[in-house]
Formats: sequence, C-alpha cells, structure tokens
Amino acid sequence: MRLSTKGQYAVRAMLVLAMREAEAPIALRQISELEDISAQYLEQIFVDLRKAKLVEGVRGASGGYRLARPAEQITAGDILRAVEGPIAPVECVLHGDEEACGRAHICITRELWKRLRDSMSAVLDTTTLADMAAGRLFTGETREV
Amino acid sequence: MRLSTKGQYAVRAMLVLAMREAEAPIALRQISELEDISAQYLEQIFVDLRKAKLVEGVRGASGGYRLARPAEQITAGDILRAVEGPIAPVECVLHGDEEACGRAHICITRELWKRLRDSMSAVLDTTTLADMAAGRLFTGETREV
DNA sequence: CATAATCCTGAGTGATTTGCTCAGAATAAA
DNA sequence: TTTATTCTGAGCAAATCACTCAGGATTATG
Ligand code: FES
Ligand code: FES
Repeated sequence: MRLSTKGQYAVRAMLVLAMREAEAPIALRQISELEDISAQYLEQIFVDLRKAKLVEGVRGASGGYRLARPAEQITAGDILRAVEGPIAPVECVLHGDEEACGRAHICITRELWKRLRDSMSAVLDTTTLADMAAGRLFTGETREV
Repeated sequence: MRLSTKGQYAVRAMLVLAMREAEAPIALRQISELEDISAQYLEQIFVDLRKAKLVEGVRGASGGYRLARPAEQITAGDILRAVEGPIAPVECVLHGDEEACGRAHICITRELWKRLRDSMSAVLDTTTLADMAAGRLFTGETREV
C-alpha cells in the first residue's frame, strides 16, 4: 500500500514549480539539485506530467518547465494520477470503467475498496499545490470542493 | 497505489471464517475452493494471520482455522497490517516510529501523506468483518470508534 | 495402533515492477 | 555557431509479487 518514489518525486517537483509560479521557466537540472532527485529520472517523470497537461516545457537555452495552470487548480490527485495511474486500492474499483470485475455482483469486499478509494481521493483531490506551498495543510484550511 | 493480491485474499479468506463463526474450524482447502485461491499461497497468508493472532490453527484431521476473536473485533485494518505491513502511503509517515525521516522538519509534503494515511486508516479501522459479513457497509452503519 | 487429514515450515522461481542509467536527437537562446 | 536545454527511446539491476515445491509435525478417526 505504498506510493512509488515516482509519485512522491512528482509532487515535490511540482511544488518547486508552484513556489516560483509566474516567473521564468525552471530548468529540470535545478529541480534535480534542489530536491536531490536524479535528473534523468526526473525527465521520465516530466514526460508523464507533460502528457497530462500539468506542465509546459520550454525548449532551448534558458528553457525549463512551468505549471500549465495556476497552482490553485492543480491537486495532488492530478499529479499522482498522471504518474501512477488511477487512484484505487484494487483494480476492481477503478473509477470510470465501473463494473470492470466479473465477480462484482457477488463480491462482499467491493464496498470496502470503494470506500477506501473514495476516502483517498477525497484527500488528494482537495489538496492543491497552492495549499501545500502556503503551508495551509497544518491549519486545516484546504480547498473546498 | 494498489493493494497486493495477498491483502485482498486475506480479507476474503477471513470473511469465510467470519461467516461460519463459532462452528468447527474450517480447513484451508475449503477456503481455497470457495474463494478460488491457490491453497499453497493461502498457507503463506495464514502464517501471517496466525502470527498476528487473528486466527488460530487446529492441527490434525478435521482441523482447520477459526477466528481468534469475534468478527466484531477484527477490522480490515488488522488484516491488512498483518499481511502487508503498516498502512502508510510513504515510509516517512509510518505510525509508531514518528520522525523516521531525516527530511521531516523541512518536508513540505509530509502533512499530505499524513492526512492520506489517516483517511485510509479511518476507513480500514472502522470496518469490521462483522460489518462486511452483514452487508452493513451499504447502509453506512459501520462500527463507531 | 495405523492411517489419513490437516496444519506448519522453509526454500525456490518466473514474471513483473521499480528505480533508475545511457545515448543521442531536436530546439532555441546567446 | 555554440551551448543550454527539452525531448525520445532503449536498457538494466534489484526488488517485489504471486505463486509452487517438498516435506515434516500433529492429531482425529477407523
Ligand atoms: S473481486 Fe472484483 S469486485 Fe471484488
Ligand atoms: S521526505 Fe520524509 S517526511 Fe517528507
């Protein structure tokens, strides 16, 4: 029941961008040094983030990455889904393709997994980069949904 | 962010025991057939469940396993912790050894992972085998803590 | 008592995932 | 034109997963 390092790194990298929002793009190399994450591994992560339209890459010298939208509009859930796939404790309860599992009608544990999934999503989808950057998590004032 | 099959199997196996509580012990072979799970894999799982004192094994012919305490007193969290280790999205926020991570004092994401961990625990620790066996999850009446 | 049914123990194993590295092309500022 | 960067795709060692295999220990039952 652990997140991969990829997911953790992605959130940390996005926070670096969030804290310097609206300035010039930030080179991946800088993020790598600031957060002490392998630059080449970060590159892979940014492939996913870019595909999910969470960041924009600016090529060429003095290029880098910037958030594709304001930090208030990017949640931890967005980031984790981009790099780790759907948030669900078991495959049976992937959101979207409801009833993916053949045993669904007889499965007595299904409701538990749904609850677990929803409680995880509830946290991740209501916590934005802006919330974290502002340290707002400590006082309980996360974004309302 | 997926549970292993081991965790899922463990919950299903425990539910078989819960639904026949107070009767004679149930052989692992029966559980295997009922739930369509490899008997030899189940044996491994029951090693963990027994170590965690969630089940008792009865040896010899017509032996088997039974719950070590009433189904009302065994939660999904108990079972998952027994077979999958602590419930935590990242190692940094393992309950018990608080401050396991050196970066804890500067880590801006830590609070997020704690919240995530707590919301997962909240669901898993308030859902008992009895709740699931009774289909009580569908109406929202789980055990209070 | 002998036998069969069960739990119990420990090792082994192929497939998949994780957590990276390596090499180099494409693009654009300086 | 040089240099700094993103972008692309492959490769790989180590760990984890989802089991299997082999056999010993224990006890009800015939
Ligand atoms: S096994 Fe798929 S819904 Fe439970
Ligand atoms: S990196 Fe360990 S607490 Fe955040």
